Parts: sequence; C-alpha cells; structure tokens
Amino acid sequence: MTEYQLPRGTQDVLPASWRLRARVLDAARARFEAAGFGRITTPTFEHTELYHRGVGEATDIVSKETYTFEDRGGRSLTLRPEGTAGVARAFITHGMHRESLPVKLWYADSMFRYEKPQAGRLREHVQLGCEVLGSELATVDAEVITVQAGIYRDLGLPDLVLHLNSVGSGAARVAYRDALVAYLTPFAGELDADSQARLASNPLRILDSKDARTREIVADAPKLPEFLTEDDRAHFDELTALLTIAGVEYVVDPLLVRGLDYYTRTVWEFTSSALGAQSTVGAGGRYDGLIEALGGKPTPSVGFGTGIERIVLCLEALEAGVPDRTVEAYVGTRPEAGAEARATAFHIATALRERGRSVELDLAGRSAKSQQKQAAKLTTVVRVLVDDFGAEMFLRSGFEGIALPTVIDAAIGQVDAQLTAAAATS
RNA sequence: GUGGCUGUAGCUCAGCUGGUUAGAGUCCUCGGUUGUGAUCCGAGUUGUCGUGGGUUCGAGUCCCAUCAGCCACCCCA
Repeated sequence: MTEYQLPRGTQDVLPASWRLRARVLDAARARFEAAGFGRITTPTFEHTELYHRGVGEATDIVSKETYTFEDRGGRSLTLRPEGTAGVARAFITHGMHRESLPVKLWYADSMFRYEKPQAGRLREHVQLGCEVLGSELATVDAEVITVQAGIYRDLGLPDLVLHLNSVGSGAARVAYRDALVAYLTPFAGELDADSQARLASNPLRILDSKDARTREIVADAPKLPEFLTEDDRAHFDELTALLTIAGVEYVVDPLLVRGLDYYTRTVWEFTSSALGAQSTVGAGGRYDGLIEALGGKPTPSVGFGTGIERIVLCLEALEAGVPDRTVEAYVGTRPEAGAEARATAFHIATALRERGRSVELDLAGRSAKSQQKQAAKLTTVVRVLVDDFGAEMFLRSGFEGIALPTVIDAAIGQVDAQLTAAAATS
C-alpha cells in the first residue's frame, strides 16, 4: 500500500517526536538568548560558488555530497550543506562589520547532504548552531563552547565528551602540513587507500584515520602542537583556563582535525557513546580566514553546529515509555446523552482553555469506560463527565464522582479551582 | 561511494525443508467483572507478506532486479 515512500534519507517528524525536538529548540533558544545572541535565517539554497569557496573544493561535503541544481534562469544553486558559509555571506551582504563587534548569531535550519543514510545520518537534517563574528579573543571560543555545553546540560544528555584541539593559524598549519607530508611520503604504500589519496589533497585528515596500520604510522608522526606559534599556544591555553572557570570539562585530542577547510586554531567536537558510529553530537571551530576569503574584511570568528536528530536520539535512549502528551483535564459526555450535554461539555472545555488549562474534549463519542481509559492515558488531573442531568468531576485518587453545580460558570470555577489545588500539591 | 544484514497487520514479531481461506502479542473499538481508572474475561476492525519480474501445477517461503531501513567503513551533525 505504500504507493509513495519517503525520499531516501528524509523523515516525517510526528507529534511524538516533536515533543523532544521542541524541548531541544527551547533549551537552545534560552541559552542563546541568555548569552545575547540574535537569531538569523539565511536561504535554504545559495549560489553554488559560495560553498565551493567557503567550505572548500576538496572537502567531501562539497565535492560529493551537495544537492546542486540549475534553476530555470540557468543559475547553479546548491542546497545548504552546512550553516557557516551562509551566515558568513550574510555578514558581508549586510555590512555587519560596521556594527559593534562581535556579531553573535544563532540559527536552526535544515541542512542537505547526499550521503548514505543511517540512524543519525539523514540527507536532510536540522542543525542548530551559532556564529560569533569579529573577535579573535579566546573568551569568544570559551563563551561559544560554554553555551553549547549548557544546552546539552539543560537537556540532561548523558556521557558527553568534549574533544578539543588547536590546529593553529595559517602559517603554523602550512608548516605542519609540509612536515607531515614529508614524514608520511616514505610510508605512502602502507597507508590505507583513502589516506593515500589525502596525502595530496588534505593530509591533515590522515591523522584521524581509523585504519590500524595508518594509525601506527601516524603515532610517530610530527605532532601538531609542536608547530603552533607562541600566539596560537597562548590562545589555546587561555581557552582551556576559561573552560575550567566555566566548569566545562574537556579532553585535549592532538589528533582532532575537522573536515571543513576553513577552521583555524580552535576545533572541538562533542561525542556521545549512545550514538554508535555517528557519535558526534555537535562540533565547531574558529575560522579566522573565512570572511576574508569570501570577499569581506578580515573578521576572526567562531561557531558550532549541532544536529537536532542526534540530540533527540540521545534523549530517546534516555527516556522510553514517557507518554506522548499530557493534559490537565478531560471533559467527556455520556454517549447516551444528547446534544445539550455535548454543548455543556464543549462549554466547560473551551472555558477552561480560556483560563489557560490544557483540556482534552471527547470527540470520538466513546463509551464512558473508554473515556476514562483515555483520560488515564493522558495523565489528567481531573475528569469531567457530562450527561443530561448534570456534570460530575472525578479526581484521580477518589472513587466517587463529585457533582458539579448546575450553573455552568460555577462548575467551571470548581474544576479550575481543583486544578489549581492539585498543581499546588504536586 | 564500499561491504554486510533486514523488509509479513498502527507497533513488536512467528511463519520449518514452497502446498488448501496468512498467525501471535500489543494497540485500538465494543461489552462484562471490579464502587472511577488499572487488572481480569469475552467479541471485533486492520494486511494486495516493500515493489516489479522469473522458476513452478502451486511462492510470504526459491532466483533476479529495484526501492527503503539498519550495521560497519567513508564522511559528518
């Protein structure tokens, strides 16, 4: 019967799943607002060139995972594969370098990558993240990481580990890259196939290869930290000291390199053991050269992105069997009762909602017993049952129905008062 | 992109070596028991066995293709 399947790697987000998503978005918004970030939305697609220049031709994301198409006007456009390039472009487009720097922006939008799907890896996924543009202070790195850690902490994500490293600024990276290539070239034949290819295109990525022999070789390779300049090192040391002040635990991982070309100095990654191979929950880094590379003024910046679906996966692992939705009151009608009783029930339900109560009204014409079951499932505080002779209110703990006043406003008031009393004791 | 596993009612799954009208639990609906609900008992609805070909007298069960999901790699959020 499935005439139409979902396109590969896409999903419908149903109400049960939205409960957790909404919680993630709320936590993020609260943390970003507390830190003075403003929200930004950039287009879902940009000129293809932006991503080639911004993210990097050699990266997998751009070279083999983009959704690129030509529109009816012959322009080459690409669905957003990551968040930073678009925000950087907007920064330039709107001349934000004239504002008081740094500019602090956050977003929550769909990203599109043509990948082979797996749990926690979709072709369209929603990423929330932020960018701070226009300051090279380590304080900014620390603030951004602390906000990210705070979101996870508020959500109660278990067993997250923050991996932290510095890949150095431009000159240091070039020097290290040359040293690494010089060291690895004699071993070229022993490296795994992917790493051999990267020797020319992106040698730093060889550092985090999972191939056993490659790892052995890498173990004796020149170490990136030894190539950092004094300034790089001081920047990193300041960052780690600030994280300690904020109470954010981290692990320095000298082999951590990120897949996007634009990173300089600080790079990091939060991983969770609840996620299998797609263990990265969120990651970020500093990109001091990006804005300039895109034609703006030199603007040192930092940001991170984190996948909502992966966070939700972690949360689901945490809480199974929690009810989909709950409501304070359930208002039903005895099925044999007439239209007048239904009108009374409707009146009570809508009036309670006006008072800010969450109320479910029987819309299915169920039996009285079934309505009680429904009410129990929704974990209501009170259940109201209306028939032609009046309305009764049932408390969760009591056996006996409490007759409500026949004057409807009084009945509503009594239910409302009961809900207030219940809220006070819980 | 590479390698592997899987695809049967809304959900979780059983269907042995191919053989008459395709099953269980759960969920949902109705009824009974119980001074609400839960529990317990009874009844009922839902499936073109992912899709398309092929082999066969006959296929959910074998073969091929295809689509989708999952696992590892790759990559990444």
